[in-house]
Parts: sequence; structure tokens; C-alpha cells
Amino acid sequence: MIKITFPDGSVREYNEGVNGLQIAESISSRLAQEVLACGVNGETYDLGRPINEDANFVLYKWDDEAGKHAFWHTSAHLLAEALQELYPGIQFGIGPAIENGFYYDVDPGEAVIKESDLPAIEAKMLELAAKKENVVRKSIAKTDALKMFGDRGETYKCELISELEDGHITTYTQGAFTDLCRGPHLMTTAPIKAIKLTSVAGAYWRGHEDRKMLTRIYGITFPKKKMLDEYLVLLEEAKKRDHRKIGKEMQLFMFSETVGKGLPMWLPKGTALRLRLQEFLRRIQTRYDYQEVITPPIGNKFLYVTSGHYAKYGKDAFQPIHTPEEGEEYFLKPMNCPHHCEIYKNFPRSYKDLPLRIAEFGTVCRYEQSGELHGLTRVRSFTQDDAHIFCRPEQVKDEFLRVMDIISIVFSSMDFQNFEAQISLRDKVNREKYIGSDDNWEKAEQAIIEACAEKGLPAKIEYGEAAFYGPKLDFMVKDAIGRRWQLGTIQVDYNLPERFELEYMGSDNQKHRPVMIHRAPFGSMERFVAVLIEHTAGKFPLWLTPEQVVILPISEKFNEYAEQVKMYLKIHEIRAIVDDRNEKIGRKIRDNEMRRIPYMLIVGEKEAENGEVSVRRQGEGDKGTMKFEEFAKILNEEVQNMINKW
RNA sequence: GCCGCUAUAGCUCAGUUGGUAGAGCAACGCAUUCGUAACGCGUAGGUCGCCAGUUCAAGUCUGGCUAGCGGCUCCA
Repeated sequence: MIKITFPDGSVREYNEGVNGLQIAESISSRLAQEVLACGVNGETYDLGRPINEDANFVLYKWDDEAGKHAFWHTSAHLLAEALQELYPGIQFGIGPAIENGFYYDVDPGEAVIKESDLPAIEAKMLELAAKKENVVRKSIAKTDALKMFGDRGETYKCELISELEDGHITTYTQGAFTDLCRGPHLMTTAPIKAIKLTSVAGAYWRGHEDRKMLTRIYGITFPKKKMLDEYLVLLEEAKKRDHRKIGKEMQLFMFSETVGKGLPMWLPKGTALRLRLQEFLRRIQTRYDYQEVITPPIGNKFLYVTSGHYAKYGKDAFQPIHTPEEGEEYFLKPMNCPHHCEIYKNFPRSYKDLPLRIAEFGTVCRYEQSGELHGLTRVRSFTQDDAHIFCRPEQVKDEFLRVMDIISIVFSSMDFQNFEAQISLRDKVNREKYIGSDDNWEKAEQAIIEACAEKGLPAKIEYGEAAFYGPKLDFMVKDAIGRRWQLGTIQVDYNLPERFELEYMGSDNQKHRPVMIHRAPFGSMERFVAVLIEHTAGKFPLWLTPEQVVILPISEKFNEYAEQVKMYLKIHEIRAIVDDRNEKIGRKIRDNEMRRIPYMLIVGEKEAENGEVSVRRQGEGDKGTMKFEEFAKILNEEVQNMINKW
């Protein structure tokens, strides 16, 4: 007998070799129907896999990540099984479950799988799932695995097997399809009731650009048809929040084929919004003792030779500007740090000057690959809310904490709650590719970890993700359809101070090298605004929105009064416009509701006589009538209350 | 850059097997002067992304280019 301990602490005894499904059945038959996988001592097991020792045990259903994961992993195999039937000779790469569904990378040989082929594949999958085939797990010796997949001509699988350790190799089989797989899986394909293959894409084998490009098929499945329908509706809703769509509708920014791809132009309303965001950050930075600078949009080639960027990125960048003067080359600046290093060097610095915090809304140009450009989130010219902090090594942690404060003010002011923090450290083994002393690295890595702990910030630690010049802490936020974008970033840098030979005079009357911290709370104005649009669906906070108030005269007779109210509001620093179109009031209300302007003021005969306005709040409707002076006061208080929180 | 897809009026889209373009909304004009989410009538608006080719004839078929979309790779 073995002891099975449940999450609530209760313990039951079972025969050795009992499986998850049997345990579920022993609790309730309803549970046994719903359960998808189970956890045994922290490892996820197939429900049919025997348990041979005492274990902490947990059952996973659809609502558990591990349950969904097994469901989608089996779905990936079902996709492969369908492909094997439809495209004889097709070779398989990998087919994992992902955050929302699954994919399979395949090499169809001569055949081409197109989006228009997906419905036929879906139909085949449903047909196969209806057979309710058992999914069978089997351990296999490495030599047998190599032979088995080798005989089938599965070169990709053989490559994977050759890297696995003998004795830990398993296969899963359903129907005529056998896959190399660690699992876990569902016990049968029967629960897969609703299938949607969402897209085909190219994906390099093992993620290396120099390897063959395979065909990746993405899909998602559900145990109920209704759930798939709901998911598709949700996706449609999310697409309505797309910043590219809303940005166009609200006239915030534009692109022009003639100006060039990836080169956004901020329209008047977008510019107003952006300047207000910059003003917001400026206020905070002033409080945290930052000094703002302005540097040119280009820099001499030798600036980047010194920084090392020329050697690393020179040929992949926008090509240099050649001046009429013989041999002179200038680059569009791809980052602001080298310029700021020169500013540091402009004076001899003492330890008493540090930390020195140099900030700039610096516009940079990077020649991003054309296929990577994406709305405002990935562009070729953008403005970083950049700053570089030059400090002594022992000040790194304090400076980190201060930057984290700023980022936390920014995120909370914008109501970004679902962000993720990632600490990127050195690779645990390969340490020769990093610049800077072990001692400094150790100190900086510890400083970041401690700073996060002190702030109570749950951060995921990723080894090997650090830049070659230092560790970093990044903040990611998801867009409307769940893509992750990096916004805020804090990076420690030992490289540039070295290359620019930055120094300060210490209290010991010796010269020392400062540490540099790069940081950008927004990341870039472009990307931040994009994510902000998707979070708010264009309904920006009152203090930020380009237009706060629209005044709606009941008829043209009251246009003049509307203008008077507008003038009063403008004088009181309220951003107001008048909708003086010759339309009925119902029409004006509808149109302006859709323009996402927070307040509507309706003015007609009654209001004009009494110096009043009838107030409507966007999305909320009628709020009653008041004197326009009072409205201005209330609005300004509302804005002030928001600003005071910074 | 790579794989797949898309491109018709300012916007959203229709356009059957090739026979030289259509709707709704927006715009403009007329009428109306209106009380809390779409008044009516009318007018104008398109080198069908661009360049070639096939054809008696191309929005429609083929090739190239440009831009965009979904991914991959990259991301100082």
C-alpha cells in the first residue's frame, strides 16, 4: 500500500501502482469525468500512469494550468495524427502546448500548407477525435527510439533523441501516430470536442535562423463547443482594442508609405497626449533629482567605435551619413548612452557628485527587420524616456530602489496591474561572454534581487538573459490579445564606463570607475502609448486624454453660448471643443460617446438663460445640470486629485 | 530578412466562371433649429496599392515590386 496525500492534507491509502484516474474515481465519478491530469510529488502525470510510491497528490481539471496543458498537448498530437494522414511523408519537429492553445512545427516536404487548408485539417482532427483513441505512454531505449524514428525518416525527431539521456525517453501513441514525447497527456482523444486552427506561420527549426524553416500550425481546442465560441468572441473583442485601429480612429498617429515604413508620425491629438505623458514623468524625475539634457540626433562614427556598438551593429544599422568633408561618417543615434557618457566626461567628477542622473527624451533610430515592424510597438524611429545614472558600485542597490519607485508610480498611475517583472542574470556556466569583474556582477545581481525582495515585487529570474554588459530588470505588459511587450527597463552597465574611461575622484584621492544604470520607465513613448491604448481601449484618464470636454448645443441658436462656455473652460485649462454641427442632440450624443471624450455638456435654452450646462459622463449618461463655473471647478478638482497621487 | 496571407471611395466591406466598378457610414449641399446614443432628401467621391505580362477584353489570371496582417528570427 502507498500513502496518497491530498492538497487539503488528508491521506488515503491505495494499492501500489494505482493511477490518477482510479484515485479520482474513488472520490467521485463526476470528478473522474472532469479530471484531465494529476500531479504526483510536483510532477504532472498522465491519469493512467501508475503511482508506485507515497505521494503528495493533486488532480488537475480544465481550470488548472496543468490540466489545460495536457489537453492542448494531446491536441497537438491529434493535429500531427491528422497531418500524417493528409500529408504522407510529412516530418515532425516539436508540438507543445502554449499559453493559449498549441502548435506543431512540421516539414511537409514538397507540399505547402496554407491557411485555406486548415478547415480540412480541422475536419480530419474532429474525425480522429471521434474515434476516442487511447493515448498510450511507453518507455523506450535510446537505440530503439533512434531506430524507430530513423526508419520513418524523421530526421528532426532523431536529432532530438540523440540529445536525450537513455532511460528517460518515452513515446505516446494514439491510433496510427506515435510521437517522441515527455508528456503528460490525456488518456484518450475523446474530450477534444471543439477545434480551431488559427494560423500557419514559418518557424525556424530550433529557433535558429540558419536552420531550415518549418511550417508552424497554431490551434486551440476546447472540451465544449460553447467554450470555443466564447473564445472566438473574446478574440474579436480584443481586436477592437488594437492600438493601430484606435490610433487611427482617434487620430493619434499615422504612418506614410512615402515617409517610410516603421516611421510613425504623431498627429496633433497624439502629440498632446504624449507631451502630457512626458510632463508627468518630468515632474516625477525632478523630484528624484534627475537633470534633463538634450543631445543631437546623430553622432560621429567614432562615438560608436568607442562605445563598441559600431563593431557589433554597424552593418545592421541605418547606414552612415557621409559628409562632404572627406571620410566623415555620422550615424543616426540608435541609443542615447554614448552621448550621455560624453556629458559625464565634460567635467572632472568627484564622488560627491554621484549619483549623477542624466535624463533625456531621446529620439533614436534603429533599423529593425522589416518583418518585425508592428504598429507603434515596434518601429524604426522612437523616443526613449531615457536616463543614465552614474554611481558608485555600492550605490547600485539604492539607485535601483529609486528607479523602481518611479516605475511603480508610472504603472499605478496608468492602472497597469497585470505586469510581469523579469530579472535577467548571467548564464550560470558560460561566464566568459560577459564583460566586467565577477565581483561587480555578483554585487549588482544581488542588488537587483534584494531590491525586488525589499519592494515585494515578485520577479521571475532568468539566467543567461542578461546583456553582455550587465544584469537587468524588465517590466512586461500584455497587449489586448496577450502578446507581451517590454515597457520599463533598468539595466546595470559595466561596459560603457570602461570604454569611455569614465572616472570620478574618490574620498581616498584615487580615481575610480563609476557604474552606469540605464533606465526607461515607459520604455519608449511609442510602445507605452500603444499598450496604454489597448489597456484603456482609448478611454484615457481625464488628466491625460487629448479632449476632456465636448460641448453640444441643442441647436445652432446656442452655438454662441457654447463658445462662451468653451472659452471659460479653456481659460481654466480645460481642453474643450464644441460640436456645432447642424445635427439633432441625440445624434451628437451618440457620435461623441463613440469619440471617447469623458464629458459632454449639453446646452440649450434653459442652460443659456441660467449660465448652466447639462453634464453627461461618457459611458454613464446624464449627471444633471450645474453652473458652468461649478463644472469647471469639479473637473479641475478631479484632475488635481489624480495628479496629487503621483 | 524568412514562411503564409491581404491590398477596391476618408472608414467598413460587396464585386459571381475575365465583359472596363457598387453598398453603408463619413464628407458636401438643401431642408430642419431639434432636449440626452443614428431625422429626411440630394450631390460629389475610385488610374480597383504600383509596374509588367497573358487576352479581343484584367478589379478578377500570371510575375515582380511596395505597404500591411499573423508568426519565426532579431531587438543596443
